[in-house]
Amino acid sequence: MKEGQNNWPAGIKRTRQRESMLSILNNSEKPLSAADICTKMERSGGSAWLSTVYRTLELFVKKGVVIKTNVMNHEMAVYELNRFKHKHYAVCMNCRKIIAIDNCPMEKFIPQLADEDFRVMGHNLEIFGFCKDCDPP
Amino acid sequence: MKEGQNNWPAGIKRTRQRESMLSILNNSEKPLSAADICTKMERSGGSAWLSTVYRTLELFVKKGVVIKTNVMNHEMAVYELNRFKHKHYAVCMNCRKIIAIDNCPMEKFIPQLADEDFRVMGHNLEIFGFCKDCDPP
DNA sequence: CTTGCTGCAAAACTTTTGCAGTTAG
DNA sequence: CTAACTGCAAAAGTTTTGCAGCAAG
Repeated sequence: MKEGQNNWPAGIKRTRQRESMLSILNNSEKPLSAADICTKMERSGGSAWLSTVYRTLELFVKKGVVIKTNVMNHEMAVYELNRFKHKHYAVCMNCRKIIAIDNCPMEKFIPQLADEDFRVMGHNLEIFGFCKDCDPP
Repeated sequence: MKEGQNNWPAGIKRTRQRESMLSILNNSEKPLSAADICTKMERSGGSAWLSTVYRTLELFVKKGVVIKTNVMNHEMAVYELNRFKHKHYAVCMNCRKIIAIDNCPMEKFIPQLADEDFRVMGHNLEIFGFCKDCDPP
């Protein structure tokens, strides 16, 4: 899919920087920090200032285009495209590798919670432990 | 339970500040930030410096006495006593109220993941949405 | 045109680090 | 006594804010 041409999200002004940001997020398998995005933008020619990236990410989040998360003990927030399909991550406590988990154990649980005076808009699940390469013997 | 008298965790030197911190964490229903803890300490007489609180929390986490988490879109890390029973939280996107969830939908799921080259040490689930008071009409 | 975005600088926050003096065991 | 902890100051790192100029619709 060629971002930057079609499928532009509604209510968001289209600029060079924003096209670049969405394209980077779209091509990434894992969530990226604002700084990551900035670096990748520089590499692909059209750069942007960190403050712009933060401001734009905030806008994307507000519009529901992007999801903001905090990965375990990592001090920076990370952002990923809202693909409207479930993705959760297992994080290695040693090397910080991020492993995507495809099926989500929450599907059955959510409706149950919805009965109880809380309107569920989303959820965020994080599993931490050790990956194959870091598992101590 | 009277913290600060018995049940002191092993391998941790006992000081006035640390007793106060553990007592505050023990009496709190919800996770607290380092700053929260500092404020509560001042109110209860014996104060401590923020840096000390951070250093001590780090120690507690390393010893498994305390769990560190990041709550959705809240920029500060929060800490809670490791009570060895599952607690997850629903966070109101509007008023940031934190609601505890008692049963955990992950119990059945974890063993399945453990087969796949990842040693699970823990997990962290967060549900976000709107609480009863903030649910728009 | 006119509104809103961007670059840039600088502030605001949270968290970490270094060091000297104090305290617990 | 000795190692470890605390207060304090200051640095480090991430995120936010203000403002003037620029770009998109």
